[in-house]
Amino acid sequence: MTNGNFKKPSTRGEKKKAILTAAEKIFAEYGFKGATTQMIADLAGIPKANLHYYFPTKEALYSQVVQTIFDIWLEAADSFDQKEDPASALESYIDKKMEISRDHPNGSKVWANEVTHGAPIIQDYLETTLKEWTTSREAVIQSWIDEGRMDKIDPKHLLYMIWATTQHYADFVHQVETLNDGQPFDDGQWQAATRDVKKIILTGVGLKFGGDDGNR
Amino acid sequence: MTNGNFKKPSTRGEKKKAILTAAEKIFAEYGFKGATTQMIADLAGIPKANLHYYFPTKEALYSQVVQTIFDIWLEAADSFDQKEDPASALESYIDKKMEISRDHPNGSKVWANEVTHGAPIIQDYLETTLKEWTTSREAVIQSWIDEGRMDKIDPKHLLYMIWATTQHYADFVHQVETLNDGQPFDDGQWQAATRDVKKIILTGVGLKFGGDDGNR
DNA sequence: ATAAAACTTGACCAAATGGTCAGATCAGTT
DNA sequence: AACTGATCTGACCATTTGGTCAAGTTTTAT
Repeated sequence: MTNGNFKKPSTRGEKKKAILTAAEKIFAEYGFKGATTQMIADLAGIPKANLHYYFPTKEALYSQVVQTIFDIWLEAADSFDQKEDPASALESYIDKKMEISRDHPNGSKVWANEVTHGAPIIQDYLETTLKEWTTSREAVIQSWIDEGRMDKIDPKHLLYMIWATTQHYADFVHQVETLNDGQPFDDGQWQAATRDVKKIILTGVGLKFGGDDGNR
Repeated sequence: MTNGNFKKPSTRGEKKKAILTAAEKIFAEYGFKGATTQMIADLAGIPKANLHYYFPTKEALYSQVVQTIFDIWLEAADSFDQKEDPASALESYIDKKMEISRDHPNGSKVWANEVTHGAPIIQDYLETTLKEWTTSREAVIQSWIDEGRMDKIDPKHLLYMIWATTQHYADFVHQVETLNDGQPFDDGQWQAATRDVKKIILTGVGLKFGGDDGNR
């Protein structure tokens, strides 16, 4: 069977994905410089030379990892737009971001690392995609404020607070777990965290907060 | 003049401090592995061999830097305790933490980096000093809640939100500046950020928020 | 079947980097 | 001036590491 023009999903594609997954974890744990291609190859279960067959340089691999994170981030951003009223929009955005912190902590860490080190790889994205998304969403929030639907604050600080707080549970998971007697959050604790974050932020900008979460 | 038993402040002490300042900046920008003792020495204006005369290993130097940050962090924690009522305590704590983000962004970044990489150096502090401080402050907040002085939330999530949000302005300064047309915050913007952060958090937990800031 | 293309890998290399060291220089003491 | 201990530094070394390469092996196309 020639498999026609289709890529055989079980070889090239899957192998690259396996390498990317390993890379995400190692980069998250050790940072760009701290990570070695040898560690990544070991975790992926292949020789280092083979890794370099698929990703010519460490930078190329890292770049791919960061790209993936950014896509997830943008996907979460969508959930902001699907609701009409301020409370629902913020709630579902926070829900989604907390979910990402739980399901993709490594990605979040890589992103944080990249940005704190001056975003050498993704500066373009910051200046274009991220900047545009942020500006337009600030406008939306501002219009809600102008319509008297929520309290007057600078929208950008609201967004930063949402980003910072939700990502804290991924980026600082080690600290959070240490303060939780070394245990990772269980379902109930994640639910409680999400609820409290939403409660404080929604109430904080003068929106009504229903109480329990509607997801999961 | 023999200078008696006093250390000559212009030599050893000051030199070490100069090295530490340089180290803080380099470690913040490049992470532990990414930083080289050569870079630090260059920034401090001394030969690498001289740096190793004062700090035998890179780890020892890094360890000192992290220690310094932690002291600053604890100092901020004090400002929480000097107020009686919830609103004042939280306000002055947030004020202080925003001040630190502005004045010691490098320190904050080093701390963030250390924690996201699993706190290999300061794990002890997390488990002892930080854990104790956090637990006791959670109790204080809980008592305020029990007395009906603020809304019912899990105190730990309030603390995490304060940490995450205030430190965001240091750790993610690059992103914040990029979204601010590449400009660093000016005095007014820092004031506005501080006000909005306090407004959202205080209001968010059911406390009264006066409005303008009382410091600076 | 056979040729071509894609993939795999052990061995290797050049550059970077943490740390050493012997000798030079400086400051304080007598 | 002579001595002593602290400080300074250029040259050097061992290790780590990103990346290469030639020699295979496997898969695909004809």
